[in-house]
Amino acid sequence: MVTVYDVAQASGLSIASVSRALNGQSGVSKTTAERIVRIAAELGYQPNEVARSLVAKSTQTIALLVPDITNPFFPELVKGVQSVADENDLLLLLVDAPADAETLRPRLAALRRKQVDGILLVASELGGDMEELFDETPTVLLDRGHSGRHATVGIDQEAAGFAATRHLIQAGHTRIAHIAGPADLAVAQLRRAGWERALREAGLDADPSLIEVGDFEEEGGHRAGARLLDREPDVTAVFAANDLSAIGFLALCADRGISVPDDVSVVGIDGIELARYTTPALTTIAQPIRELGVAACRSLLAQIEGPRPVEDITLPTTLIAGASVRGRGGAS
Amino acid sequence: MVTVYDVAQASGLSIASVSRALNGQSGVSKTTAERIVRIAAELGYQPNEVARSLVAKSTQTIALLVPDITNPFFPELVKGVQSVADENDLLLLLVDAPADAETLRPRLAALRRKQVDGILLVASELGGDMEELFDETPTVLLDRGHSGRHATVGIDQEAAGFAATRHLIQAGHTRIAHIAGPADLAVAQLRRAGWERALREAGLDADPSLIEVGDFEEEGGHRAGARLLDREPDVTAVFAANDLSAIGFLALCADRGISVPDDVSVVGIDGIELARYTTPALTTIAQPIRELGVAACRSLLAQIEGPRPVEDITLPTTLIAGASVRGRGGAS
DNA sequence: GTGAAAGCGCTAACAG
DNA sequence: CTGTTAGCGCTTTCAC
Repeated sequence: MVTVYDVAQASGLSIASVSRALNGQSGVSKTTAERIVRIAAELGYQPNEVARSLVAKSTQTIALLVPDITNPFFPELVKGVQSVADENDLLLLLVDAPADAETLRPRLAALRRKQVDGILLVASELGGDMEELFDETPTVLLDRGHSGRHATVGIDQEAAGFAATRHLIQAGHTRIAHIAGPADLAVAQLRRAGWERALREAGLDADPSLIEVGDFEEEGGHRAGARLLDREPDVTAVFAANDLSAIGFLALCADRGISVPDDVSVVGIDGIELARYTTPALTTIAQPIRELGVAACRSLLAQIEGPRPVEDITLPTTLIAGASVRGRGGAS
Repeated sequence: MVTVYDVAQASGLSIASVSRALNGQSGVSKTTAERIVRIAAELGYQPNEVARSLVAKSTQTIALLVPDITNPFFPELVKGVQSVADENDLLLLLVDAPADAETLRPRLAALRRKQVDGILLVASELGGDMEELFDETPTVLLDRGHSGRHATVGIDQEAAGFAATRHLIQAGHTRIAHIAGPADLAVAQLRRAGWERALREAGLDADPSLIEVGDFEEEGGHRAGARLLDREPDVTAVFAANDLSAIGFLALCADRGISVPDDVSVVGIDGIELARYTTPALTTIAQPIRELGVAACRSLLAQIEGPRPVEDITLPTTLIAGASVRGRGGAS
């Protein structure tokens, strides 16, 4: 490995001058600086970032923890994060792991030891004692979670659930079922709460028997849908807690020869790219996914630069009208 | 930050003993070792991996470069890689960037400076001069690419294209179109070559006018499909270069009221999870995606441990019969 | 069994 | 403008 010493020797100068020249700092004559740079290039010198990090106390690396990179929502989020990481010459450490405390703890500890400059975390809960694990590291909670101690970026989950359900109500539906997300996830609870509120405000009954719990994935949506239709065959609309669940439900309908939207209308949440290519195209409450990633990364960078008051950023959602919702006599 | 010095001071021992005790090395009496460990825990000591890396000349970090994390194929691949990275306490640096030389060069240089222990690269071509950028770093080419100088993990792309087309032929189709991937990608060329060979061997004409070029994404599949059907309305089957393209094509068919598989049959390649939830479920030549990631990571680890002869691993594909192919009088 | 000291490759005072 | 010298936090000879 070529080091500053090699460059120094080859140029007959000291390592101090070499370092200065290579970092474009003042304190070297323009001519020698150029000579050093040239020689360094000839030697194929590449600075060792590890050594640099040790003295700079900054690794130019941030970490992103997601619960399931396989859910298309997260790759989009990654794109957003990457784009600003790239702009700032940061490298991105990706950790794909379930968001429970037991799994998270060792991962966060590893990142801390690794001296990452910041952490973007998609996780609902941080057991109290876990906070200390990355208390010294700037952190922003992305998409889920809330804590009061860390910055936060996301949408209003309850409002999203409300909007989805509201859309169905305005289309004239009155028996609106809900395929929920895992009961232990705050996001799932909030979206469900939005569903309940929308029904209540419309004077409809938020009958718990209209709920089946999925897993935020296709399979769960498919299964929950099956249980639901078996039990409540008269529902005319389904609000799925996320697009993947909705896609699973669409597949179920196709399996059973149930027409969407003629027999049953469907709305999801997320607005993943794929929702535009389902049959029929999925109507969904779209999150500004990349923007969330961008905002989160920017917020993190701000925190890294210097202490900032904890900020909570909430981005707006958009209703994307696909073809999975049909009016029933009523409005719309 | 708590360092070995703090622990040494608190325990009244030298940093050498502390280091030994903390790393479970011999050379410390069991009692003092235990005491040191206890004190370190009390102090909340966490070793600084950066410093450790500097002396160890190993960062316990590998990088994975993918061309588009948004293509569901890659998140699955990531899962595979992560699983073995996790087992070996390695951290994963994810770089999502187009695979062209200009974009890759600076990224590879950054990883080199960062002293990553190894690189998993999904990219077809490495301009000759680029090799040197990571010549010192163990590398395996994943999914695409071939080089002779680096280990390789993937499937037989040509055979996959052949198998997909063959399946259509055996179902009795004779006008089999192809929605190709970007012409500059080796994978795309190989899959297309497989299509040609299958047609030739069956005595059919591999008419170039049966080809439309997509982009390996839904949108490209949708558009290419539109151009194709406008020009060659009599095709009864389409082999899409990957599942995403196939999904785009399915959406197009739905748009135009063309029934799949009644009017046209469709086969893709990849076997992403989502292919099971399209309407109809997609018939596809499935890659063992996670296994590819696992194999690649293992191969990389072997290389990191010590120089290995360049190995090329080819994993088998499987035909997953969805409901997107229908026989036409002929066999099947 | 334990400690002193060197050094990983680099940056940053501090002197000339 | 240039060089010498300390470290950054850790591991690892080499003495004792």
